[in-house]
Amino acid sequence: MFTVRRAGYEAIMASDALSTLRRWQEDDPGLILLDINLPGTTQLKDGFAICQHIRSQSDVPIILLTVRGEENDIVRGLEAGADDYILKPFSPRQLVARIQAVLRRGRSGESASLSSRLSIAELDFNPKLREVSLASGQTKSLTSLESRLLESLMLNTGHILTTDDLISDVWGASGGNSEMLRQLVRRLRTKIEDDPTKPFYIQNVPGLGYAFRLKR
Amino acid sequence: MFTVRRAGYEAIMASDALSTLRRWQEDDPGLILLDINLPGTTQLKDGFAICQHIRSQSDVPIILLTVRGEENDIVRGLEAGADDYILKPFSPRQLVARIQAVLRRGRSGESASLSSRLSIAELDFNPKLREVSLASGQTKSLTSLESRLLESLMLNTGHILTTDDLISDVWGASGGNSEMLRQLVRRLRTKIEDDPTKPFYIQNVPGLGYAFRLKR
DNA sequence: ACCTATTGTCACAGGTTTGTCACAGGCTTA
DNA sequence: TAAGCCTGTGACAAACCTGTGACAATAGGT
Repeated sequence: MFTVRRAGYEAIMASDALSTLRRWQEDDPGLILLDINLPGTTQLKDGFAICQHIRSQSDVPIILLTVRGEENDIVRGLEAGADDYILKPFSPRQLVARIQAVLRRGRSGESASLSSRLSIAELDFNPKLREVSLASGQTKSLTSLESRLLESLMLNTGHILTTDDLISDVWGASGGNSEMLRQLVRRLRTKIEDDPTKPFYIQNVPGLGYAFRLKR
Repeated sequence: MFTVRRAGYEAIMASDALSTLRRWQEDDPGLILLDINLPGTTQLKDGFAICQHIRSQSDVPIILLTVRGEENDIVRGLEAGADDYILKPFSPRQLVARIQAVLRRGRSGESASLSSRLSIAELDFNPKLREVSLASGQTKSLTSLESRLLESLMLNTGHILTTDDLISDVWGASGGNSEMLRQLVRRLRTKIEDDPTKPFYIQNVPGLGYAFRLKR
């Protein structure tokens, strides 16, 4: 709260589900920081439901706050229409940076549709520009296949995608085979992994496929 | 009750069968802790009947509380549609952990259908990830055949599966033989049994087959 | 047409998983 | 007691999966 104000933004705060919705309708904020674990919420009105509800009626940017390690939360949150999320605990600087990023993007007129940006842990991936920013700070540009693969994986962070799933995601129903996928994984790894020899993000699940993993 | 509240959940309580059903319909809770030995229940409305009734109308997660040693209860409970159960007496930490696990699973969007997760006593098996968490806390990953075997066994906890049943469950109609099954059982045991020399979970039934047993 | 980046294909190495064989001990039955 | 069956066990081989390097084919821009 202090952090946000200090960065020059106006901030209002709601502490439970109902008042969140009320203040949203009354004040029409330019951006919403939404804590998944809002107190006083029944199952019917948890953070995701609120997110979805707001999104169904407005394009206001939503940033989710979630506790570290709840990988499923993130996937659900993005599916529910959130624009970005931040893992708690977070540094004030990170929070402000994300807010600015989301606002900048919103202003630039890019549609806030799915896959406009995926920011998972240290990896910041922009499918549209086909660019990833790594933890180290450097930015790599991906080829279109690499980009599609990474998008598939990140959209399903923490879930296993079978080889066939990935093949049809990347190459479509007709083309592609497991050999090509292996090569593609390899090439993507050399770009985004710290040490491609010991891949972290793109994890192989023997006999099944691959999964995108979060840093913890 | 205190434990649950302390963990940050909202809790309501019902002390007999009828009020349980009433409160369930009125409050639509996100999770139900159901004591099998509910007082004031006639035979027609025992814990299982309640469980079954609720399950028939809702996907709300249900955790059963049962007194230690009543193995039949557990099997019946799982058959009646419960998601998990906890043996009394239980530690507060365990209770909270189970609640969170069940909620997390439910939230993750995986259909609560068959084989989404099997949590029997100390063994927590996720067929999708092919992972088991042991009592000791460590997690082992299974091969695909091991996983299929364990799934078959756990889905029929307390019941005997003949050798032929298991073979066709694991290898399908065509392939597989008893020799391969013995090897597979052996390999699975070394992974999940405390002391593979004296197997507990996977019990041999001479002349018939194998059965998955619960801890007492 | 030419150059470069991207994508597809091949062959191989290492590890893991699965199948097979041989043997030992226990239990039942004649 | 001996024979026969069933189960558990160890060792080994075959099959499979994954990662890797090199190279050919293709596409896209100039």
